[in-house]
Amino acid sequence: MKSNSQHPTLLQVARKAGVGTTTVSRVINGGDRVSPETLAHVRRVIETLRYVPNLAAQTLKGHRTKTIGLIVPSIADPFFSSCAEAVQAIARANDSLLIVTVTANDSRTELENLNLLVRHRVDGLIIVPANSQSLALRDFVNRIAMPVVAVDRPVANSSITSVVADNLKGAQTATQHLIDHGRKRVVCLTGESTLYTIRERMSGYRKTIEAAHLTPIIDTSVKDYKSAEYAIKSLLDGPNPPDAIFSTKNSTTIYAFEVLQRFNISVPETIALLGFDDFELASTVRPSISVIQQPVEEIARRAAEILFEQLFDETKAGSPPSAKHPQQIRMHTRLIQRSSCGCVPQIS
Amino acid sequence: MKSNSQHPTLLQVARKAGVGTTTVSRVINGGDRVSPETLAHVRRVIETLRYVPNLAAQTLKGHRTKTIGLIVPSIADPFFSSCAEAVQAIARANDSLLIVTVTANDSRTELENLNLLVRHRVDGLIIVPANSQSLALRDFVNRIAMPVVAVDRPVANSSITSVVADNLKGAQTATQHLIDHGRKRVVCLTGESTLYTIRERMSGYRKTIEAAHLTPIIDTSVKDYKSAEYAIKSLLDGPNPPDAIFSTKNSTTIYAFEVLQRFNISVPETIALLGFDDFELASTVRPSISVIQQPVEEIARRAAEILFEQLFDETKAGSPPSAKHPQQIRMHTRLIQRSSCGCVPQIS
DNA sequence: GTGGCAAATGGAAACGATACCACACGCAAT
DNA sequence: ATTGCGTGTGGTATCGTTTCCATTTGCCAC
Repeated sequence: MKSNSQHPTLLQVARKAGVGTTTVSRVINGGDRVSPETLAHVRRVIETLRYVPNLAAQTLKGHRTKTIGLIVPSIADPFFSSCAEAVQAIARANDSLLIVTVTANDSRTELENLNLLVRHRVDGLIIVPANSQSLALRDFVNRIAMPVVAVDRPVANSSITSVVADNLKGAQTATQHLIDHGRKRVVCLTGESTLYTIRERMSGYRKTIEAAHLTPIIDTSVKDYKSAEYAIKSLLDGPNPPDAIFSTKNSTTIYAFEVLQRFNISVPETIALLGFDDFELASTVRPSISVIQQPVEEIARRAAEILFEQLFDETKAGSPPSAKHPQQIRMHTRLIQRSSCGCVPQIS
Repeated sequence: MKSNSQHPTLLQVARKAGVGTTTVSRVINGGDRVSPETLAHVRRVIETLRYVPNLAAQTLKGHRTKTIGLIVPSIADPFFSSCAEAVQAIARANDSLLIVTVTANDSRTELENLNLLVRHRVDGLIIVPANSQSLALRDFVNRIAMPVVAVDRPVANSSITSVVADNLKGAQTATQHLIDHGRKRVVCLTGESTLYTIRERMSGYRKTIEAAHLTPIIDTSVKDYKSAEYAIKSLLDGPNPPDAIFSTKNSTTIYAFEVLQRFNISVPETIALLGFDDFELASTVRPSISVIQQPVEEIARRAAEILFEQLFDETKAGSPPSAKHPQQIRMHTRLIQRSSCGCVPQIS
């Protein structure tokens, strides 16, 4: 009638085994400094009682929670779910569990999540900032007493390490590729203009276009199929219809693709299409869609590894706590040539 | 030099505020039985010190961890990432965080995860069993002292609630639909035959085919593009080439689609294609692919809701602990008619 | 004026683990 | 024989909260 938590405690194990609590503690922590017989015996009792150490109690004695937090805009988004999977793997390899929270790119929700995770005393944090420029976020991560690594987007004016794709160079490669294959009127389609990644990509596009002495044409209104239809129609009906589309993100690429298909515009003959960020069926649709691919798993894995390194040399203090890693790590993107960009595909 | 954890403690707050620890505790727990002035004052001190209660200590005093666990085969898989997103939302609505672990459908890994989560004393557990028949899993969940709900696949011979799609009926609907539209040689393609969901779908197919006095043709060898090519080639070269394909899962559907496309077989005229489980670009490819759609989010949401209900009336014990929910909840699937199954599509 | 009650508050014992310290051996070196 | 050390062991304070139980106060009714 007094079994409070269903779980036996270390003390109960000690009593049943006829040893002290210290000994049991030693056994569950590897069994150093315990005689082989005692070790075996205690282990048997633990087995019998189905004793499972209480992490809360261990944590309270000044140890890690063996938990890291991941804050993403969405889990359902393939990009972030791939991130989550990679981070989870690294966490597990470091004997930690992963708590995932989602922000929907909302700064308020983000702050809430941050607070919750601090309350849970996660050992470290990986975050995809809802807004790279947020002052509240910057302040929070600057004063927070745990390692934080940003992914996909940096946190402006903070000292935290970030791991991102080289969006600028990726967009430059994409745009240059289109130009090199004879396109003169390359338009940049997007549905966003506030997100860090998108801005970088737009900036890369613009730089390349201008370096080639062409005119940048940017349409930021493509948010769904309808708006894509309208945007492309307007462009086609204009004085100088485009001969290539550079799309800054996945969903935009797909909308553009659908519209071109619906309008019976031959791709890549009349209009070439090149998107940023790969997706599962890009190679299956006809024509297959060329894209700039980001090394998603690698980005996430790298971020997680850095986090655990920081965690590790925080433990054995003394060493310089930071300045070990560069502040921003840019990972190379890759141009995947398929049919839609107007050159012989290398791989199907 | 003695700041151990960077975080101020409740005691420090109490001292600074000139009150007892009890009062501070009351304040952070809602502020009942505290005078308005004291309340305001303590709150101010908490703010100043940036005090954040230590969940480990709270947990130790017999409270919930405010954490639930989710065990899935993979996070990157769209089906499970949608589940995760839905579960996360419900968890958050119940003031809890979500710990996600992945099994890769491996029973050993699953057991490990289970143990880890128990160690962390999660309040409850949602699991997509790697193997519905696993005895180790059944034993574990039967003796475990926390609410567990299974998703997508049940745990055989256990008393735990499960929420799954009605795979049997879904497959029957699909098969019947093909038959109703004049198909005589419907083949069932799959790359699995051990998974609960797949077996149910195969079983639904078989039942319907037999009820129509046709011959079931099942090929379980479709694991990638190559094997799909081989399987379909064999079928086409056989004595009675099929006029319809029912595919039991996403990836199989896509492989089959690619092969048919490569072979220049007209879909749905020559061969109709109907898959189980919807995917993002199913409506974008040409021809668009008809599928049986499962209410993913709803399944996950329902499971999470049930979990929290169990958690709730576990708190206010006394009431019958179980038998409140049926053991297995089957959610309706829906046939999404697009072009590939040979009838007028209802929605694009 | 005094007993009684409610509201506001604080002291201190838990919760379950860890780790500092102490202690009891057995054995080699002095 | 005494010292010294290493090994195996246990007692107990401690981590940061909550909560049981006191205690203090003001106020009303008798």
